[in-house]
Amino acid sequence: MNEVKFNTVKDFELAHIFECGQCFRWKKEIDGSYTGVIKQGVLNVKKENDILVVKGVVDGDLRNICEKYFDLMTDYGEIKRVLCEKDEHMKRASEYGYGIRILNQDSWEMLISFIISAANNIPRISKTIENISKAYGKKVTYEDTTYYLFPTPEELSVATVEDLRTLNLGFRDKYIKEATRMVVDKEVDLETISQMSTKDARKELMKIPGVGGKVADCILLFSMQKMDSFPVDTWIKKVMSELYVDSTNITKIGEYAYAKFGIYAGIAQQYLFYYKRSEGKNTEK
DNA sequence: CTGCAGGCCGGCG
DNA sequence: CGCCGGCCTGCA
Repeated sequence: MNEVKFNTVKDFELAHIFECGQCFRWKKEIDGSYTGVIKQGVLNVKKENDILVVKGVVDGDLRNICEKYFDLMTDYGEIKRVLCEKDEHMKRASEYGYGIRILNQDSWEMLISFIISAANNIPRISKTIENISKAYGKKVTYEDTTYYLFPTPEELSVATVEDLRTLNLGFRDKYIKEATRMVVDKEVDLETISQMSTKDARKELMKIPGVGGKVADCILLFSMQKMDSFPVDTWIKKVMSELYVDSTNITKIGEYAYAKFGIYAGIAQQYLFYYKRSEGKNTEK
């Protein structure tokens, strides 16, 4: 086990980072810290004032892994300033979701996770990702608890469509199977795609079954550092048609967002998503 | 018991 | 092309 500290970490709020919809494998502990499984292992993070404390078992250098994963080298204060100047809505949303950061997650895991997200709900998405990891991923022990890494493409490729169906993937099983095959057979190379322009990368990703515009945008934003991609899901559709565009056409909304928020459209999306979702949670209960 | 959840796909007009 | 029903499954 390892531990590292990052001093004077600004614009970093655990709850907002893990609950703004970008990740599925982080859980809050009773002491207020969060534990999650990432590509290289298991992490536990907590904030003590402005010090970020990370413990974990990982394959690689913990400090380097954290810097990249939590996007610690990016100045979110500056991004927020730019977005705040756009208008009052963005000002409010970014103040509400202060401390949100876009995690640099693994593109393969994001591909499968967001294929699963289609017409699904968050508890079930998390559960099926957990099922897949348990069935095909490597075991990691941290603090006497067993965790399972998300399987590699090769590890997952041994699963048949029938196997996948038993993991509660529903109709998405065949998409997962084919997507996995394409990656293993190198018909798609996620690393190469990540080097392309946002537009070209999006087009390439959409060649994978189960990947439409929204899923592609999530992969681009959450694992390929394409901060200008703007995933339009049902929540964003609601906010955008309420606040900005007189249309529910997904393509139009996306185009409008990029025109308005530019290279940080993706961050704007996270603020709006988190803002709108919490509003829903407050009024429903 | 319908309806629907962080969409995508395929068929039809 | 744009539109719309169907799709696994579980929960309100």
